[in-house]
Amino acid sequence: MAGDDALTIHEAAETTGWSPRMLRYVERSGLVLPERSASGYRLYGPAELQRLRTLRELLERFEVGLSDVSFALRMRRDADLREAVREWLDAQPSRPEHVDAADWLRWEQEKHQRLLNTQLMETAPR
Amino acid sequence: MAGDDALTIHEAAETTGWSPRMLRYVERSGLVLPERSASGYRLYGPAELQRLRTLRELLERFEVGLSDVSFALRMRRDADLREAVREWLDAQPSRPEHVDAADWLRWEQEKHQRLLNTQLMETAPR
DNA sequence: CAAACCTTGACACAGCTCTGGTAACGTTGG
DNA sequence: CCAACGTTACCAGAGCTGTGTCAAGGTTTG
Repeated sequence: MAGDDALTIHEAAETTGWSPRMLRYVERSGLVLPERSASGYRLYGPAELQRLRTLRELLERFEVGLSDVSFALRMRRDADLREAVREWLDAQPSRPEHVDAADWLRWEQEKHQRLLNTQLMETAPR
Repeated sequence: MAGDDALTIHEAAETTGWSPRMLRYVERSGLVLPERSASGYRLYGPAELQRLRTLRELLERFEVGLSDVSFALRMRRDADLREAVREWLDAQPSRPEHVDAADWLRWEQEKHQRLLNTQLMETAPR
């Protein structure tokens, strides 16, 4: 299959920055589902590779998790859910500016900071 | 404050089905932010109470978590994030029906089943 | 003022998320 | 045939989610 442009899981891992383990996890999350060969091997085509790369960028840029994107996908597919969530959010009662994002934003930022800290400690333990 | 229609956290808890602890947690999640009295007491008005009740219904009906709704709220407020997620999902390459929701849906259902099981065991341990 | 609230902060704990392994077993290619 | 690679299933472990409880200290109200 030297001429084919579908990569196996290890090859796809190298060119996308995911680990093989994570490619399987991403698949189970429903976000990138590669074709399968007759014998069950995952086959990543150009489209899947691109999606995997942009997915990485999305997660890193906004500090969101796979589960968040999975939920967005679920909302995309489930009209009832999408509508219910939209209605609840639309009913932002009275002062949406009361939120001010003060406390909440600070909390979010601290969470991300904690994340960054642990990541830095892992990559530069000294 | 007998004539006022704002409830304290324990009163709000009783009429909404949340625990006081969870009301604070819901607040920190950014989903329902009650006013505060001069001395810092949380004051739940009719609007907040209604939002808390409908939030419960939303979570139970669709088996979603507070974090999911929080993410939806974050997308609602952050246009960049919303757009990035939308673009990634829009790029559903080729076969969106390939997904079929077969494996993925089964996985989701098993997750919910596990949740239900543990909940049942807790409420009816025998 | 004292009982009964409220507030924040911390400890605890089960279950889920995200990752990395390892094991047991099938597939591919030289 | 056999080394290299793929597959699923399971163990592991750190960190986050969702809850409960408790402590130390302010507030409200009879």
